[in-house]
Amino acid sequence: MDQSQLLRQLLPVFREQGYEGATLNKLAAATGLGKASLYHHFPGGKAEIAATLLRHAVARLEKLAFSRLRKGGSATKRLEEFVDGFSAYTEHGTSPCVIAAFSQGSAWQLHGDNIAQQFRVWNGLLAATFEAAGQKPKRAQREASTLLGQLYGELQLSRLQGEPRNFRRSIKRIKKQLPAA
Amino acid sequence: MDQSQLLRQLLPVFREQGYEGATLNKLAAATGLGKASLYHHFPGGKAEIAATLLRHAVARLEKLAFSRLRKGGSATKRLEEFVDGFSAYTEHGTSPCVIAAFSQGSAWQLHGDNIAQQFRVWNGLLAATFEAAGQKPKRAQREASTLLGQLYGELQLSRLQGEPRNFRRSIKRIKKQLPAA
DNA sequence: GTCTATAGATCGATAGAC
DNA sequence: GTCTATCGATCTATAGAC
Repeated sequence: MDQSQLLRQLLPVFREQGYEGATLNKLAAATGLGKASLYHHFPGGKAEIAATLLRHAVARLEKLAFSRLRKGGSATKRLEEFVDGFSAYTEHGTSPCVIAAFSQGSAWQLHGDNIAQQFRVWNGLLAATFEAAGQKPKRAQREASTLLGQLYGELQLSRLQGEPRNFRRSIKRIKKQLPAA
Repeated sequence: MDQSQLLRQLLPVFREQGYEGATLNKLAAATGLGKASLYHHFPGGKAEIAATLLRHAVARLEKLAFSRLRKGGSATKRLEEFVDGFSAYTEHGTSPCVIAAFSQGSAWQLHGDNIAQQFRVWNGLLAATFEAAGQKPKRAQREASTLLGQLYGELQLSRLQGEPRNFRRSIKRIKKQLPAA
């Protein structure tokens, strides 16, 4: 069994159940393996699986969304691609963010500081892009965290309301409100 | 021990640990009682405690925030008071919403449908208020879910970034963007 | 109403055969 | 590399004394 395929099967369990809810029985069932076999691939057990998935999720969100802000093209174009990338990362609002799912319990105690630092870096990158789009530093800061908040808000709301269809519409609206090119 | 004081001590455990992370040991420790004593106050055990807290949280969010939309005054004024009420509900961004904390694992399986229905009702009430502020139905719907999304987004982001100071500023900004009176 | 003690199930993790 | 079997800890919940 290939490790990246294994991780793909393990991820949804943590995403939907949270860290404490993702028991080894559920994780093993999701992979089709026995519990003991998971320890061959992840000797550190559940904690190592979670840490690996968190690392991969950060890398994936970086690659699909935030890395676009560092590419060429106009700042507006980069911001649009960032928003589209975030939408892709969440499967267009149908799939919760496992990083956010780790904001509770022992996962947050273990990884909260790292996650917070990562988000501050990302927010800074986003603010720099708003500056490149012509906004003054203070306003760029505000718009950056507003945009990030909107994205996570729509993601959470689409789950709380049980209506993921709204997410795609919100993405369109959010892109329209970006600074003009 | 008074039940409402008991609930006040139990709530933060579920808010920060989630449903699965809130063990009876932690719940008992938060109240100063022994585990067995909790079963005197809540014969249904952990599930009953959680269901009671969820009911109370919905009632509290209704009272502090959404009920303001049904009061007198201009639609803009009502929307402003709604936003302030939501801010108060979250202790100005420092305290996660337990309803949202139940969007994982067995709590979501048990209460997800009820929560989703409640949010759709609330969203409808919010949209009606935007209509009263002069917006056409489709736009009012959009603005309603945008506003709710912004509030939950800023709440989540203030936790993910570890910077609850931003929340108060965001509330100010959100209020400024409401339809003019 | 609160406690100690404990039952019975499930947890994360390990041993060892194949 | 995957399995069965099992360990010790922890979980939710209950029994029964005070």
